[in-house]
Amino acid sequence: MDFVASVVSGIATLTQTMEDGRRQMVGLLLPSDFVGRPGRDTAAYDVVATTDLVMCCFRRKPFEDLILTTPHVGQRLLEMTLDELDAAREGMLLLGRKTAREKIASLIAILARRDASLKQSSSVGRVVVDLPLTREAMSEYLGLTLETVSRQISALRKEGVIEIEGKRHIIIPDFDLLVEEAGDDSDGGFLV
Amino acid sequence: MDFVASVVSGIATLTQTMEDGRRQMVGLLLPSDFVGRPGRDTAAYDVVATTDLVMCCFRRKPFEDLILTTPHVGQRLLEMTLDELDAAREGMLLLGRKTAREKIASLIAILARRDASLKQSSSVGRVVVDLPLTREAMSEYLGLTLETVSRQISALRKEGVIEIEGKRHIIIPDFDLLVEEAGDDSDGGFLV
DNA sequence: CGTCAACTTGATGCTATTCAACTTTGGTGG
DNA sequence: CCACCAAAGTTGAATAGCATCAAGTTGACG
Repeated sequence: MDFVASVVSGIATLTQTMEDGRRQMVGLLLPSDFVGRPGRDTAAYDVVATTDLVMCCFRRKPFEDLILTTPHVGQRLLEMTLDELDAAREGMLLLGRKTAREKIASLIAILARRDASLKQSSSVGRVVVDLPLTREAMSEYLGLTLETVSRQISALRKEGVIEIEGKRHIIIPDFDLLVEEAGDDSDGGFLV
Repeated sequence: MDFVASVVSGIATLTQTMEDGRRQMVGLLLPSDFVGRPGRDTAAYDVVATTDLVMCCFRRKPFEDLILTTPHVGQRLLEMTLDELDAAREGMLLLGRKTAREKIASLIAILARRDASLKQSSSVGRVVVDLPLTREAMSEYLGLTLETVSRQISALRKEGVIEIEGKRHIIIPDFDLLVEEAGDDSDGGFLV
């Protein structure tokens, strides 16, 4: 990688792959997210667009110079990196300790919140989201198989936690209920 | 938290807890690691010393000023944060896709490498490590129960991948074999 | 020598995986 | 326009792997 970039529109995923093909998503790149690693020139992850994607790219060298000469850019980048670190650690809790059902509920809640913050709408009461990921991509994010993802989505639907139109369009009648199913603190103390 | 710190000697853990008590370790703080979050004043994690611990602490406000006035300090901090991010993502792969056996092998390999890099010895062939964690702490790191940790350590011992003296002293006759059991690339392409 | 925390081991149960068949959806060309 | 096809998703049955519950064992320390 000899450039860094910022996502303008669309969605991409950051994935790590083992020798035998097992895959784990380690980051979800949504609009406003930063991609790339100043100070290192090899990329340890696969970046894959899951929708049409527009990124704003910068050559890495000039960008690194910019950081050194403009303290505020460096500081902003540090802040964003710390946010990504928080997200990764949230992911560790999800992967290590949550049940399949909680994982699905968590993912839907994350996507709904990100979507709401982009549109500057609020995520309380009745909320609507379009899943930008296939069941397989969700399974890679959640450390599950795609069958388990499908089953748990069906279970949440049958119990009225979510409603589904088509395959990807989700209606959340009561966002707090979903958050409760996710096993998170009710306040949902979120950082981004 | 109104201070940040650097670990001088000893070992601490960074842990996240769910309402019902489930715990997931999200970071292992070894000598030279940085603790704290400039720019944010609430700590989302529990920091727990697992051995006698010496840390070098700084008040947060003056430290934040230092970052702004001294670009190189900020840049170094960004680098360290990016390394932590890599470690967290490595953790996501471990938690999401590795088997219990692979998780144990991975943890022992990580500890052996960190130990070797501190002592500036190399981690090839015959390697010796003292586990600085209880079985319970290991289970919190690996997203397992302590019983599973114990069983998998016994299994690795029975198969000759490791030898054990006492409860914590581990001898690794062939480090490459251990790395293979961990499911990582054979080159062990490591970043720290 | 008794006590306690750390650890080990066994038996059983449950959750998520695996393998397999089937359904739905959106796109393509006759 | 619709028949066909591939990709995505659903559902079922059987199984594997880890969790849970329950005894034990070991070793350090007073």
